Amino acid sequence: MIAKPQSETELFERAQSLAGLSLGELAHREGFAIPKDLKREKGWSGQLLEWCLGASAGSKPIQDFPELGIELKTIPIDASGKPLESTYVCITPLCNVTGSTWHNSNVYNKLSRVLWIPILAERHIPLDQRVVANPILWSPNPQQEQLLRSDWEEIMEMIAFGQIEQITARHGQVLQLRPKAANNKARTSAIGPNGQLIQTLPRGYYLRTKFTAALLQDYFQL
DNA sequence: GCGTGATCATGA
DNA sequence: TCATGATCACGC
Repeated sequence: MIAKPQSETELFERAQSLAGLSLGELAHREGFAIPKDLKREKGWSGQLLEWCLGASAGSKPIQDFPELGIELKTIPIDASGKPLESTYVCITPLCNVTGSTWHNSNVYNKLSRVLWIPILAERHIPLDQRVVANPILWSPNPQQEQLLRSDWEEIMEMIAFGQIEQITARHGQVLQLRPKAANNKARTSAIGPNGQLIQTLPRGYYLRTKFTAALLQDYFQL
């Protein structure tokens, strides 16, 4: 068991010490079995880095380092530093949303401070040869927060007004809502068009690739 | 089923 | 080519 970092600085320095190492090296060092690919273990890289950095939250709906107020996100990038995938943030409540505000939302909480760990992860690179890049400690700037907030408020308003079935991944400039479930037969309670409860596919918030690409670029350094 | 970690895979 | 909708594994 790796000890929890006691400060933001300690966490960041620990993350910096991993830069340049391959996932194979890290997995071997920490005793993680290396799958042949991620088809059946999509969260493997994220869980390996959580372990290496001493994250503690498990599957609770809070930040990975609650004492530090920091969320950890690994993000797959290509050789030019561009993200290869959108970034999952958290699930969304679909009923009992009265009283929800941006500032008490889980999206706000998780994105208020994020330690990004980019991983050079082009699909042609074997999993064990993918390399950890320099970490980035980020908080949204005012423009980014406004974009996130307006997308979140638009989506939450639709949910509150019983419009969940009208929301697609095309809504939102930077934050989108997409299915988040074991499969498309999964069901959870939501507000229906006439205010009644209906059963629908669970959804989660994701950051668009264009948004994370821009934020990584802001921190790009030689 | 919920919530975590995400990436896969196919249609546009 | 790329984003949307679908999916995989795990703990509880």
